[in-house]
Amino acid sequence: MSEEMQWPTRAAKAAAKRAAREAAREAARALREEVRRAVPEPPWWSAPRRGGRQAPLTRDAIVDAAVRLLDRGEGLDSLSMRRLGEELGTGPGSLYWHVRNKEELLDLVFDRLIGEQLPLPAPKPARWQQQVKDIARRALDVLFERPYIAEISIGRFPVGPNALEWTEGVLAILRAGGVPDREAAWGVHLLTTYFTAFAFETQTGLKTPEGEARPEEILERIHAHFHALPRERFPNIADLADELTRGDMDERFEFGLDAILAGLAAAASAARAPRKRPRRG
Amino acid sequence: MSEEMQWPTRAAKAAAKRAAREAAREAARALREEVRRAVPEPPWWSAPRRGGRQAPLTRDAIVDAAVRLLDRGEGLDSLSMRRLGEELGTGPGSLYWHVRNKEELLDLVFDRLIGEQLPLPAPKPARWQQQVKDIARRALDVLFERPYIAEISIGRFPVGPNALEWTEGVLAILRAGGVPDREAAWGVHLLTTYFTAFAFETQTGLKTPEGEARPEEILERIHAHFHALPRERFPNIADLADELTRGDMDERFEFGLDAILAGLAAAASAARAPRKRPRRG
DNA sequence: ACTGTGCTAGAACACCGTTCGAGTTCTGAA
DNA sequence: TTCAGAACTCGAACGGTGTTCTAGCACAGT
Repeated sequence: MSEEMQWPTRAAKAAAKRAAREAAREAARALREEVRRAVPEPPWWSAPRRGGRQAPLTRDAIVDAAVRLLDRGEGLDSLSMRRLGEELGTGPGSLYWHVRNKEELLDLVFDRLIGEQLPLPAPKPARWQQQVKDIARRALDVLFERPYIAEISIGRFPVGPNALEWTEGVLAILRAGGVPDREAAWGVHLLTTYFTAFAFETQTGLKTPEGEARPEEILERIHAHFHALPRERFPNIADLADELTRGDMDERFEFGLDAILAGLAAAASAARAPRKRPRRG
Repeated sequence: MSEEMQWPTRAAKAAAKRAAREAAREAARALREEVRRAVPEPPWWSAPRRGGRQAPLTRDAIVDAAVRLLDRGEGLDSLSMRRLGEELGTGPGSLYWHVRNKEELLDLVFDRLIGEQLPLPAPKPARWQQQVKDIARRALDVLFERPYIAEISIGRFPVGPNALEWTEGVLAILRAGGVPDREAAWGVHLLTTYFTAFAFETQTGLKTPEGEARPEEILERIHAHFHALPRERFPNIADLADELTRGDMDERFEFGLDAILAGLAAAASAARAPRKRPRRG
């Protein structure tokens, strides 16, 4: 019970301790280095064990390397513990001292990227809807830029410190705009689900049985398939083949975003003027 | 170019051919069986090669077994080519004659389940909104019953025959209700994305670093974590901890569903009475 | 009776996440 | 300064994954 509640403070304390320790170690290493330069070792002595690695293994360094790996490669599959170990000049097993799991590593990567990429404006009640839209658009930009984030995010309740800060900020904006509590809470979830799923479905994860292909190619193929469908059986799909597979992503995104915001705004105004059950009128 | 456009007809032809072939083989087998029963073989002869398997390996039989496996186990991980082979009394390699890929297998499973589980009503223009809601609720029911479907569906453009029929039906309902073309096309996508992502996020895929856990447990833990947060830094999350983690799923689902439908309805009425640019007024 | 096609079995390949034990290095107290 | 214990690294190994390949069997058509 108290175990899992401790982890942020535990992590903070551990981080402080680790930082101090590392500074001391760095000083010691500098001294040793100097000595070694002054008095050469016999050449048959083995080279220092950690030949290739510059930075020592740290939680942060591991997350750094993971992000580097993901940015370089394509898709979440680019990140494996083995490759990550290689990137850091060590084996996969060594990582498990600093990170419980691959799952936990992904948690950390996710939170790191939220913190770096998703700053939040202070709530300005008058234009809260515009603010929310801006936030969602910004999020979608990030998700299109780094599609793997959608893959990490999609089944993950955001509980890291940066994610919490972000959630807190969005909640503040919604409530400042007059959205009642329940709807504000649901709204945050709805928004994040929306832009994550949107990015995932249109960009990240378009699976197809025939190997690698860019999303546009897949959609183009589907478009051709829709066009070739027998019109008497699939009149609507045939008619709307273009709209189904080709529509401008920004417009499409905006369509759903508007709907969500309209829903939130309706809840806000219903709360402001609660006359006679506005529902099921 | 013509390669990939052929696949539906190719599949259809292949299916017909295979069916005919199989019928013939079945007849032959029956005859052989009869002969064998009449004239007993010497007991030292080896048993027929395919000892354990009753049904011959077929695309359909494979999909059957895959669904069986997924229903029995929990999560998409329950389905591996090895286990599937075992279920069918053979090795994993044999499956690849009938199925190009695991990806393709999942395509087939997905489409099979759509066909079985998602019948569609004929469009009744007067109550199109109600119809759409019913469809979405039905879909969510199915997704909650078989959570792995969400996992399969989430990055997959539905192009199988049953999926097409479903899409066609929903499009028909929307257009019959007066929703203009673009919005109808986007609406189908929006709806499927919504209920799939909703099911996935609340039921299927809640990942957590600490091993297996039911969704409710995870949410309960998060709830405790939110309650323990410093109130001066996270006032909104602390206030809304309940709403963020505990809300009744049906109500929550309805909230987003209403928003989507309101958006579609707005598009429909705007198209019906197109006075003076209803947007950005 | 023979040949070629359809299909299967099973080993093998190259990965994957994770665990474990032995070994090293470092820290802090005696 | 010494020394026990903690912190950390390393490498091999385990049991799993999707997929490919080759040899071979069973059967249909000639």
